[in-house]
Amino acid sequence: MAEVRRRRARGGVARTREALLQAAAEIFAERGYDGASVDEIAGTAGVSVGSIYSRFGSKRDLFRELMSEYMERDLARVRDGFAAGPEGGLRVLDDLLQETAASRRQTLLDAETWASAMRSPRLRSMLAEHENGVRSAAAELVQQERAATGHELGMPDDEFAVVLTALFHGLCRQHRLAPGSVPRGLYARTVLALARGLAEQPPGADRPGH
Amino acid sequence: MAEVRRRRARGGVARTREALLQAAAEIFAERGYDGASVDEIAGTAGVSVGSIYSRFGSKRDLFRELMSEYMERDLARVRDGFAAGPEGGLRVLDDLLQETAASRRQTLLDAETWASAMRSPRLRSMLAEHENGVRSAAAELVQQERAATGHELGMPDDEFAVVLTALFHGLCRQHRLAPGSVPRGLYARTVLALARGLAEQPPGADRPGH
DNA sequence: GTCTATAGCATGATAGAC
DNA sequence: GTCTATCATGCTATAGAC
Repeated sequence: MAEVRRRRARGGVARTREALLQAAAEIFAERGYDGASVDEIAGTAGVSVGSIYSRFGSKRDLFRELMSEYMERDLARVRDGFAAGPEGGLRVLDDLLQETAASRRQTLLDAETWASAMRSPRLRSMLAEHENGVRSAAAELVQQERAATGHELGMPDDEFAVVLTALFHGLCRQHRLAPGSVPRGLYARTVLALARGLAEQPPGADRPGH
Repeated sequence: MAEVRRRRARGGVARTREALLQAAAEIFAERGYDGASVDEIAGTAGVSVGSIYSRFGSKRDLFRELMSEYMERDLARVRDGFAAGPEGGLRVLDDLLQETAASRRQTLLDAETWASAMRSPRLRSMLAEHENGVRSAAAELVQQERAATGHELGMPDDEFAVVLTALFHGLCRQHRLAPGSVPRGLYARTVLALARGLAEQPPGADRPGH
């Protein structure tokens, strides 16, 4: 190996960095962090192994940089989506779910990020902060919606946001395992039904009458 | 290494197998499949590397066997829980969530299983069959509940079952990342509210009236 | 069936030319 | 900054004694 040069980006000054990050995304996703070799990453990017060490310092630092950029893009997208208001935000989330769940690379990187975060304090705090940002955006949206309609939710905003993100990740996982089992729109339908069910009943009561 | 002998099970005839499986669960969880070495697994079990190959054939076969036993136990537990009826089943699921989410080893193995399944057709079909069994049990429970109360759900049973398992796995992930964000009972509360919200509204209509 | 010892190979990282 | 060549290490798997 080390002679692969599959997709060398010509003429770029700092194009090496871009090519390495893209190759890293592909190889880390497909093989996992430990299964991925710097040799294959460099080969896929069309550069030499040495580039990784001169640009990023180490394999782990390359992975961290990849995760960092990925989280930044993800959070920006969620925020932009939510800026469209409650209705728009929900549709954007459903689209994001379909797109994320449909992408093998994205879902595998998601899982790898979580697993790596569980084993490294630094990655863990990075991921925790990112998910905190996503939940904050969701909670803020819920709060706006409640102020606009006057409906109480019957659940704290942050708990509702936790459920939103948990359902998102869970459906991604499920969709990857058995694509047919998660039809488009299921996420939005579920969230709307959940909001109705929460509004209908005060938190303390347990199924009276029915 | 290879001289560790931390927890050699004395006197057992086929106790080697048990010790190896337990050690494998610990090491595979903590380091991931590729990060785990047969040497450390054998050392933790208190046996030699050769034992792994005489008992299981290869590292991958050891992992498969571990996953197989784990899935079997998991499915049995879910079925037993659901046998207690709808109310009991929901509480059992909430307990199972708290226990699973609280176990670092269990959640890491869950993630490792999913990731490995994404990369190996054989493991993938094993996991898909397992989750299919869990969803079937859940769908059957929903069907019984509907027959008993006469309430329509407003969503196909299998889709509802998908949401149930997705929420379960998503909350596990979330709980591991930020334990305080998933209080006990959140799962049960969410599922009950979701069922209410689904029952209230026919599938086709979108937020009429109020 | 379980041990010790080792083969055979792939890996992450570095050195030094350019 | 990027290359090629190489080092040192760690790995899975096997051989052969018991």
